[in-house]
Amino acid sequence: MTNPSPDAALQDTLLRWYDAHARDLPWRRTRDPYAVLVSEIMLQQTQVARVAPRFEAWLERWPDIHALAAATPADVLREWVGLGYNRRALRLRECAQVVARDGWPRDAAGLRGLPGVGPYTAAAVAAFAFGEVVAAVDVNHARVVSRVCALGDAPPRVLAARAQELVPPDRPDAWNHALMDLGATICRARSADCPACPVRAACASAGAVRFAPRPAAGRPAVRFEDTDRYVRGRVIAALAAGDALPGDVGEERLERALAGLAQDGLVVRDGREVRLP
DNA sequence: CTCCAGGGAG
DNA sequence: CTCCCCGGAG
Repeated sequence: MTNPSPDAALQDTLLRWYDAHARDLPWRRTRDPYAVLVSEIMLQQTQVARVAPRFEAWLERWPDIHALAAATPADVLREWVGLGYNRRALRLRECAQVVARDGWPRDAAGLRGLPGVGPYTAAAVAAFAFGEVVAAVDVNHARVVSRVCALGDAPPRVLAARAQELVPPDRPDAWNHALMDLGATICRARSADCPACPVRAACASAGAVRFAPRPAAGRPAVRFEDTDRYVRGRVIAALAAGDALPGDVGEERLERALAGLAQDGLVVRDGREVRLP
């Protein structure tokens, strides 16, 4: 290899950095597709620090896909409470039932068909559990590639294609983790420590990173406690704990929350009774 | 107050 | 495309 391509140099540099600085996370110690799927669903819009303990508790309670497939919706919701976005728990259980019946899809395209599994999660499970050479492009991954390759406002399809080109065929799992770590610790959304970045020499934006603007500080900015999400969360938490429905949120708001929760299959309404599914 | 490993319905 | 879903740490 007398004349390595720029991409190869980038890959080598970042993987070397990852080998030395990788965050030690519970789901990185396994290639069990079930454990990987559990972690990826939990990590959807939810921070690493908050997922870690819940991930380990979940695997202790339901060690494999068949155990989870046999659980009731109420069981998984009770275990999920506090993680947020409770519909994820139901989708994860549905995944377990599909896989218990049909087996694991072979690749990212197949995984994409599982409930609650979108482009990112499908690619992540494929790369981390099956070693498929695919880019799992979450916000961190997208931001880093966009900056390193100077893609600016390029359409998502262009970014996805470039991200896919960059995946080193021999270490797709480490590559995806490395980009997430770099985006989480150095190449942040609102700040970038370019001098400390391992790939600064190969980065088109080094020292000149353009940061995304604040999400428009205007607008009423409603308090979280005034949102339907808040009431929905309170209802699920109450039912999971065996408590009465929250009585301090107002009849109209409670009814609206219950209707939405029932629509999403998160509660069952039996006349005046409300319970977990 | 902001920040954060997405997915899905309309 | 827009909007909705959740919660805790810093």
